[in-house]
Amino acid sequence: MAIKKTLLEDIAKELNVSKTLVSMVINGKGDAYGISKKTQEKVLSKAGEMEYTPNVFARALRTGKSHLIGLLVADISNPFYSNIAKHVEKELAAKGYNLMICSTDENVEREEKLISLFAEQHMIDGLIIATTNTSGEFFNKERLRNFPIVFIDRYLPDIESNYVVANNYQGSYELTDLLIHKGCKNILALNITPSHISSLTERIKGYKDALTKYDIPFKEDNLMEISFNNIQKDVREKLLKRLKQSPKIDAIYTLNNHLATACLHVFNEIGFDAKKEGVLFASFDDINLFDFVKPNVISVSQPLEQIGIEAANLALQLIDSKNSDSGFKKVVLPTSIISRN
Amino acid sequence: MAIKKTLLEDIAKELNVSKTLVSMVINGKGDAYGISKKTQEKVLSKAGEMEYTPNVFARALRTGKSHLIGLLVADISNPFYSNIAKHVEKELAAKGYNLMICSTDENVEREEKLISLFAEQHMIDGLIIATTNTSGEFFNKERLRNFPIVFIDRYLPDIESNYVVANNYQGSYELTDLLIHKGCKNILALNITPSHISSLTERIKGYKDALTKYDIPFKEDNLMEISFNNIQKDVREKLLKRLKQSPKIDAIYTLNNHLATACLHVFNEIGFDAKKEGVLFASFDDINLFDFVKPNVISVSQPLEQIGIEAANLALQLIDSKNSDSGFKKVVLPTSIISRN
DNA sequence: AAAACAATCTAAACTTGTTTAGAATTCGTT
DNA sequence: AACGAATTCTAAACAAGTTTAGATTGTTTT
Repeated sequence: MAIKKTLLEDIAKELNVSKTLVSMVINGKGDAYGISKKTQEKVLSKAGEMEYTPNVFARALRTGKSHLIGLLVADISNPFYSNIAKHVEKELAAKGYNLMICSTDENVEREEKLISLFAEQHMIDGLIIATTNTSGEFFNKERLRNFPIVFIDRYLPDIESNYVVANNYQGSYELTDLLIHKGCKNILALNITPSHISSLTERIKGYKDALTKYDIPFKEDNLMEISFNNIQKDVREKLLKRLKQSPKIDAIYTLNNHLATACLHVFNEIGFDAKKEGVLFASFDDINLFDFVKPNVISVSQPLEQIGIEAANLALQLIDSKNSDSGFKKVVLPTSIISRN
Repeated sequence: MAIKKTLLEDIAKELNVSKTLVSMVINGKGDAYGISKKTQEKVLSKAGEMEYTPNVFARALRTGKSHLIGLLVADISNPFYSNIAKHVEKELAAKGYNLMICSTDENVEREEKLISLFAEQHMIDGLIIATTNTSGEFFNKERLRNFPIVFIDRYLPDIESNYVVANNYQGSYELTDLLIHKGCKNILALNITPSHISSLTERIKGYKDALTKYDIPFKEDNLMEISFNNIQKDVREKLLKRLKQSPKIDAIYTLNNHLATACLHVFNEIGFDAKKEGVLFASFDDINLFDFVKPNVISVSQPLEQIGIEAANLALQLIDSKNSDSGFKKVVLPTSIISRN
């Protein structure tokens, strides 16, 4: 049988004081409530001796604060998210908060269910989320309006919100610009469809604007829409077909890391040697192993650590300032190009 | 101001019944407690109408169950762990449990602190952990003895425990065997130090035993210990030196994926072309991008999905069987060799 | 010596749900 | 009509903390 946990009352009885007093001292409010130094010491030492640790549920029930922050991402196994998660957690730990990470599996229903559980129940004090949702409708619900939410990676254009994102437009613009400078005139961009996600639409905009800058007309043919549910197969089919068509493409630019790995698989499978064919390969999102993969990858690297840190702090800030509603905070961080050659 | 949450009492008042009744119905115990069908319907429809969702803390406080499982790993950004995490979560979600993922940053103190918070406080109902600890002492504490804990990836040899791990010995043995079959006689193994971790010691054992099988004497020189705190730099220094020494090595075998990427970096940096030099490159742990990296990687792939699923179910099983202590469950899963060529 | 005041502490209320023990009502049976 | 049994429901206790309002005790002031 498990040993009985030490309770506030147990300490109180041992010392012949009230549990009120013990609670106050343990929460560091001894001075504020005028508990004598001597008593405070007694309580603290006895608490240590008895290995007291407060019941988080009782505390959360009474105070309405759990000191838990939720992080909701589409897929925790995606290194983009898992790296952000790591840094969010580190930052929060330093501030006495714990992180609860959940994957939604790109499933809107599951996302909404988790938000209901976490946020509406106040299981967490704040939420950091890379949403899979198409619209802000769900987040506009009465119950969520005043809940501290920080969007990362993607935001919903139809609602006002706090967010921390990379400058997707700028990154994509610069990458396209670089490709053009390297002589590319026929850059095939691969996008996910449906692509209502802000980060992707902005990357496309950056791509198009860079083309325009150099008077290169945008061709519908050069924006390949890949079905989200079937990335691997769809890339394989469409890319194979496109590679045979003329005019020949001189660069392939995938709009996220999933598409990049899917392309690499296809290259591998059909023995496509990008270098020999004179095709540059580029991708938004960097993965450290890109350093060693066979076709050189020119990539846009997002500041994962900074995104994590900023998101964590913004969430804490929102929690603290609950009432003093001083408008929405929008953080847009610069990306950097990694041009391997 | 946030809208007031609907409470059990609110529903009870609306319907002129007791909150006891409402609670019973909402928990699906209406029949068991003999609440009439008609009343049950009324309650459920009113609860839906008022968007009632129970307060998780009040419930957990009373019942002692949080329906939360904790997952503690050294580094969530390591694809090995993040992939397991994904599958654990998926499996648990199907059973009505939520997962709380935390990284310990390979820090024993932080690990112990988190376990205290999560397990001793009963913040979670069960724990799945890839421990960083060196000994089982901490887990032998009175308070933890009866807590449902499932070790993954690594277990502590000095205590009895439930665990789900890959067959590290077998995987390493087979990989070494394969290298020998491919003609290697001088296989340099790179290990992490300090390496008290069960998975690593077993991999070394597999490596040595395979050598023995073919009467290849094990040379201390061929087991390179890399400092955990400084992997990149240490690999660089030691590998550079070793590559110059004779007898020349004909294979490099890294004992985990961190070491593999560190080696790849060094190869890249110094322009070491493994193929040309006639050196095979192998690693325990597979990363999907290994398919495209320049020196072919022969790897041991662990069944991540299976580890996740088994660990989740074992944890749930332990929670359910609390008292019927039917000994410790040990699950060892087979690995597979991925021989790229 | 009584009143005023500060210093130190405590009883009880409160958070929201679950569970126990038992109440009220209806029903069937002799 | 009275009794026991079944059906349906409720009051109160309980989980373990935090917070409010107020009680003691001792000290200073007039």
